[in-house]
Amino acid sequence: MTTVPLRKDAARNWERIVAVARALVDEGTPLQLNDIARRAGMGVGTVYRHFPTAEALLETVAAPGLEALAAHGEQALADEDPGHALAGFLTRTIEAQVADASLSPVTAAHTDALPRTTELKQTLRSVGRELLDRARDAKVVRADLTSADLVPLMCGIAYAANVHGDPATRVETARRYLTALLEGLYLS
Amino acid sequence: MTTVPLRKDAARNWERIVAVARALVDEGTPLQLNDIARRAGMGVGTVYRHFPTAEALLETVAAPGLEALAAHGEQALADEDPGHALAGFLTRTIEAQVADASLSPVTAAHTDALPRTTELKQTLRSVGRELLDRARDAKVVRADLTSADLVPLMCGIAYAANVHGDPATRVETARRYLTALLEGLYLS
DNA sequence: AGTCTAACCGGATGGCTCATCCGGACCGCT
DNA sequence: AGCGGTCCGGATGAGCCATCCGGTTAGACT
Repeated sequence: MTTVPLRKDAARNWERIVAVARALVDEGTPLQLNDIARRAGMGVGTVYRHFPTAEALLETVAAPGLEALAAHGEQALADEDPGHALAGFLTRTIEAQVADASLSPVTAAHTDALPRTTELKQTLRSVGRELLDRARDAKVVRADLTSADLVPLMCGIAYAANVHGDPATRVETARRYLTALLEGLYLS
Repeated sequence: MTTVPLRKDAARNWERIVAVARALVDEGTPLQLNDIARRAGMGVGTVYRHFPTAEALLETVAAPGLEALAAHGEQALADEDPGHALAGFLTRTIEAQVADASLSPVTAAHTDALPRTTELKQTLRSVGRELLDRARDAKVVRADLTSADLVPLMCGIAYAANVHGDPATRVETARRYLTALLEGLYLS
């Protein structure tokens, strides 16, 4: 993992591109490399060399969020209470995906542009599987739930909260949906 | 609601376009009007006159499924058991959305190209609200669940099942997810 | 400091998809 | 058969994406 030094001007442009992309993501605008070049005041070629595709740029924007999520996941593994640990991890995952618009497309994608993204997603899946296994062994969650269901379900919740409802109450909505999923819509 | 007679050749082309679109939807190919014209062996203008946009065509393809769903919804209203009625309606909704790829984009969309689509979606929302209200009054479902949450949650489940997992077990997966949502992931 | 090389910059450019528009053909009715 | 109105369909232009290459500049080495 030797990071190539990168020339000073190139580094400056890289930062600038990511910053512009971050702003666009925050305001919900889809990333178009040609447009980003214009906004950043540089040539199209510059943008395309740093980020061969819009996905690569999006993943770069999303990286810090994914790193934070992974870090929190590692901490959750230290939690004694299996049910609490899993719920906390899932809550954090949902909140992050809803608060940061760059995350859900990346987590939902089947293929990644950047190797680092694949690593991070792999880590998150591992943590989720570990937490779920513990919770299942402790008989806190239903037995028919496998680790393969975790990602789809989380993406589904995030999708539900993102696509509908105004952005203002979005995080609150997502939390409610997760609670509903965890506890069940039906009272038993 | 007077249907314009439509000339014979025009009607033939209309049918053909919808048939081709249906086939494309079934195999998961996104609808491109230009491409459809080629496959149907007719000019682009013909397709665009019948369907000004790809959404209009998709909604036409989805219409029968929506009609069936609405019809079933009306029946569900006759069910005595509020919990059973709601669960049945939701199950049917999910199964349809997963089995017919034309439905989820239409139900998830905020704006409709065809007035009839808006009507049908409105009907479905009304039925869902009615069923939910009854179930809530009967204390079978959690009180913090409003009718506005129904569509997002259903879309989320369908999304989760559609985006991930192979198409073969898709319906089964969707059913599992719905059950999980209804009963809750956590055992209480 | 001077020079050299490799990397970087950036706009001109071609391919591609989308949607429109209008001249010509065709249908249905008298 | 003739005619009005509708329909057909390809040619066409606009917009977006991604590439490529001549000119420039940063950094290493002497």
